[in-house]
Amino acid sequence: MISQASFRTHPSPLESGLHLDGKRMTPQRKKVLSLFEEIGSGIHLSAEEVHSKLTSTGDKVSLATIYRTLRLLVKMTFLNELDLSEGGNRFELLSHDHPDHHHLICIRCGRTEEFENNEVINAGEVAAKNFGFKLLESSLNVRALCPICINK
Amino acid sequence: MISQASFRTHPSPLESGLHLDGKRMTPQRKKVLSLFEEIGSGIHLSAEEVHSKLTSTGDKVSLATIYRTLRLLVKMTFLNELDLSEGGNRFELLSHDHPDHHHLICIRCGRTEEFENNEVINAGEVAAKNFGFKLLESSLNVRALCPICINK
DNA sequence: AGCGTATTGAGAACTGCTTGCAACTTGTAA
DNA sequence: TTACAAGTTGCAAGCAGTTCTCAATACGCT
Ligand SMILES: [Mn+2]
Ligand SMILES: [Mn+2]
Ligand SMILES: [Zn+2]
Ligand SMILES: [Zn+2]
Repeated sequence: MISQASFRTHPSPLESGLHLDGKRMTPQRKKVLSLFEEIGSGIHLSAEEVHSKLTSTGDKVSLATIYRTLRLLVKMTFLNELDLSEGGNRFELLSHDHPDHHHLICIRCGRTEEFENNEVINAGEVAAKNFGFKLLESSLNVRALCPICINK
Repeated sequence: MISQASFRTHPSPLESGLHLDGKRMTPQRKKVLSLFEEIGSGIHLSAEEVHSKLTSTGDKVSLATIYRTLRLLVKMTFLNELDLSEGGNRFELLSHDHPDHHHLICIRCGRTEEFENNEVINAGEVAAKNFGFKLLESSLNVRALCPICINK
């Protein structure tokens, strides 16, 4: 006879992170993070987009919960929040081999490309140090027109 | 006898720029630009702040007109618009000896410092070129805590 | 299984900003 | 000067994105 109790699955990083803090694992939280994990890094989704991707597969999650969950996942450092200043803010999986990248945005069609640059990271550190500030985060946004949008 | 018609004052850059384009000079437009000119460069005001500074001196300007005027002055390159991503957007006088600077923002109290860095400008140009984009503008925002806000 | 507390959904509320429209200015041409 | 077409303003309504309120529900510890 097989014991049911013997199947105690390993808690995910999400679940253990939540429990450390008196917070709870919920299907909604799992679905939001899974969406980002399945879609991979380098994709920048708005709250609305997360919502419609989840509800289009039959799941029911309210938009308010999406916003709450995104905020939580950012605080837990699973996600990164971007202010690309066209429409609402966007969220991406925080990948640890790709941590401090910057964004090139086509202001016409929204196409977004990523790039890394150590001089930029350094410039932020130097500026903070010179003024005695404690650096939290620095981001370079390059607003531009993509090849397709240039001649239109 | 002194002729009244002989006093034709030189049109300001604002006035001539407007007239080139079939637009008109109005007291509201003059007041908004004058406010920025009097206050000097390096100051970053929100639309609400512009509005309350103007109305506090007895002038009557509607907030809608402030927004419309700020947009116009940005298009005419008298002002620069900043998205420092705390609260609303901010505006500053576009000074020609200080054109491409970046911002260090205390996310607690809003204190904002400016700095220049050519590597950053260059990074934006290189990124745009590499992807075949036409660069419009690039801005580095450094989010941090100022000395006063660090230990609180 | 039971219970205290965290979380959710639904909608109201809020913030920053834009727009429609009628009344009012402005620049220009007689 | 005056007349007038076209640009501008103020007000209020509208809008997009996000947060909040609160009753109902789900989680997870014992
Ligand atoms: Mn990215
Ligand atoms: Mn500045
Ligand atoms: Zn494009
Ligand atoms: Zn501060």
